[in-house]
Amino acid sequence: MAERGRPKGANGEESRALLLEVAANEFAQNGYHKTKVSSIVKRASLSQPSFYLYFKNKEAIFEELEDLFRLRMIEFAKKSRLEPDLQLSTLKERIVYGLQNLLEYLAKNPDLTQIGFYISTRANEVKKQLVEQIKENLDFEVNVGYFRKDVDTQMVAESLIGIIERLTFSQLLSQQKEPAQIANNIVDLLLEGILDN
Amino acid sequence: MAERGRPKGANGEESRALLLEVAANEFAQNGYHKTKVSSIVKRASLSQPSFYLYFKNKEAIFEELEDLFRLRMIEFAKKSRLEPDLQLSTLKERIVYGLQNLLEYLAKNPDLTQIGFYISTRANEVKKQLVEQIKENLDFEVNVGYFRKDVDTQMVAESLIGIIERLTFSQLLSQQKEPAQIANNIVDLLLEGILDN
Amino acid sequence: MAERGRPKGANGEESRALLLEVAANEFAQNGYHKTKVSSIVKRASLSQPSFYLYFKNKEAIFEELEDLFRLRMIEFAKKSRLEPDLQLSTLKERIVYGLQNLLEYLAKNPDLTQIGFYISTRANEVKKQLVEQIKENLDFEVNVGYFRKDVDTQMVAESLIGIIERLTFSQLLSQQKEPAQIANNIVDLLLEGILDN
Amino acid sequence: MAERGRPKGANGEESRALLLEVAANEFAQNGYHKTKVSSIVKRASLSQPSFYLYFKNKEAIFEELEDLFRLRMIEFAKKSRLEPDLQLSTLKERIVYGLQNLLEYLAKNPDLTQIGFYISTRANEVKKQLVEQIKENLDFEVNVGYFRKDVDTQMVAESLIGIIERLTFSQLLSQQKEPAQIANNIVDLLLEGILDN
DNA sequence: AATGAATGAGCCTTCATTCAT
DNA sequence: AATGAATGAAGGCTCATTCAT
Repeated sequence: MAERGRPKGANGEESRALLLEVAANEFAQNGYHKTKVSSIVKRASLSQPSFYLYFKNKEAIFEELEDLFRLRMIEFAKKSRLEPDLQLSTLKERIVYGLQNLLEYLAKNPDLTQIGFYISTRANEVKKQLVEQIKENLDFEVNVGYFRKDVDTQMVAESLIGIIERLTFSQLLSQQKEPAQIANNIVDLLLEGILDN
Repeated sequence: MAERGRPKGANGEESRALLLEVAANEFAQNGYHKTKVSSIVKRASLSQPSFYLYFKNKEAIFEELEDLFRLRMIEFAKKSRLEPDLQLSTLKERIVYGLQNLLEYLAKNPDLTQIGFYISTRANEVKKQLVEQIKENLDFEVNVGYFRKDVDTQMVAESLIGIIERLTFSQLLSQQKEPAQIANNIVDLLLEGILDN
Repeated sequence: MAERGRPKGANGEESRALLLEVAANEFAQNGYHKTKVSSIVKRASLSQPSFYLYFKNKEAIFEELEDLFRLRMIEFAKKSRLEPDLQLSTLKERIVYGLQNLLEYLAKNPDLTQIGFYISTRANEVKKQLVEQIKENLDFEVNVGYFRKDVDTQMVAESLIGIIERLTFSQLLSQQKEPAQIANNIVDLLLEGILDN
Repeated sequence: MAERGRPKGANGEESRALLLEVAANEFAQNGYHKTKVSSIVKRASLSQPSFYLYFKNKEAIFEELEDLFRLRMIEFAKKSRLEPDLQLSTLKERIVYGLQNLLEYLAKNPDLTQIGFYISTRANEVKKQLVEQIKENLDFEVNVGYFRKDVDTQMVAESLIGIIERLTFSQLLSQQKEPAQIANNIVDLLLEGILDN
């Protein structure tokens, strides 16, 4: 006998994954409080008790999504540190590359991004960790001589995160601009400023 | 935050103002959903029905706070447009001045700021309006010759708001830095960038 | 000094009468529970405490209206008893006359009628009293020889009240027919029936 | 009225039916506004949320009861139309039969009757629909020759409903008289009137 | 692996009524 | 005669979570 007739989702992992996916979308769209367990399971064609088979409670599934996002973000931040032996002529290009990668991930995972950046109460933890990592990178990079010695790397790191956060919302998730364009814009601005000289 | 022992039945306007003040603090601290009307009135030494004497419902008082903040922000943005006849040597100084004013308001009204920037579901409306106003300013200012002709004013405006939003949270409200310092940092960064040239 | 400048309603009786009138209309339109003291006083341009200057509570003003109506109804019922020395040829005319009078009162006092007939929980008391009075009348009239000896006067009285109640609502208050017509119709029906003989 | 010790979690349909039954009784006894959801569920040995498992809200369960009654009433009215080939000698008997059926239903369902006739704000809709149906019947029956050509069928229909409504309350539900007697009384009165001729 | 049925806990809101002036 | 301000009391409804199968 093959597996036909098996109730859909009889594979627990599938049900779990489905719940995660649906929940991410609901949280992203409606926020934590307005998202009801009952709506999640309805969209996943499951019953409410099933939800508790896979997650301890509503908070737990939300945290799982938060963590998923946070871990990825840290990875990206780490990978974006500039190698010490770059030719100055490719510096901008290299920075753009790292940033673009990040933005492409965000664009491909809009629900997770919404949650991790805007909805999670602990969104600030994520951002704080990102800032720290980027500050470390910058300290290193300043030392290597890529940037001015007198920049306040903490403030620059904070600013970069602020910019990413804002543009992700207004340009990326709303599909106004492509990751590449946005990355270029950001890098241009932060490298050169807007003064006419 | 300010529950003096007011005589009951004294003055409607005072009760209303008190509720607004307490509510702002509660919303800022706990968010919209976790804030209970019952806690607000308790802290204001009033009964629950009294709340509904002054506000249609929980949503209404929250919106009033949102609006208060939004209107102020727009004012600041409008006032920050640079006059066309500035001496270039005072340009930075003048920009810092406007920004510092705004930051000082935010620092003095932390609850409202939390609400308007981070808690309100319509925080993005505020930011969008701010961006629009600043973009207009920038377009004007570029035209006058203060900044490079090739800057994407929309992106710069968005970036500025992102930076303000981020630094307000991480430096200003947490009292790590003074408005003046933050304003200087931001302006330095955006005017000159971080490249060493 | 004449009375100009005196606050309107400074005459207590006027305020009281106004409240009664407005209340009657509100009760008639919305029923007892949906009628709020606050709406009554608002329409009377008075404050809520003023209401309690004139009436013990919401129930009391309602009962006053109920009583007003009930007393009038009983009067009409009493006056409708037929004199013992009528000429048979004027019998119908005389009955119509009494009924028409009653209906004219109802038509002129639609709010009170609504309350007393349909809204009051004690509407049945009124009807019961009316039935009793009419039964007495009928017993007397049967005895005098105006009607068949074998009629169940209780049932006829009940029926008459039922008919009046129904036609008052569907024909009289909705202004479909005049009191005179309705009275004639009722009397025709009850005197002769609908059989073709 | 029927709180057997049902096993919890047994059967949704039973719970629903029980709620409907209990609610009917509560509404009949105390009216719509004084009936509390909390009392209904208490009598049904259920919790308050369970109520909302089966009914959208308090209004919905009331409307369901109203509809139940209205539909039945219309059925009875339709079934009471007289066949066109009756022998005149059995006419009265046949009319009584239809009316008695209706009254028996009312007597067996006193709660529903209270609600549909006296408590529902839309009681008048029911009565209006009944009147319409009966008027249709009468028009047809007059045409067949059962009744006088000059009767105002609208008024007779209204009167009949008024009588039924009144006697249902004062004689039937209070168990003063049997359906059969009441039906006979009504028919006698409407067919022949009370004049002595 | 899954669910029909049920509930504990809690919050918002409304209204009649009163206090103090 | 009148009212601005305030409240006690109560009821409807929602939601996350669990029991029993």
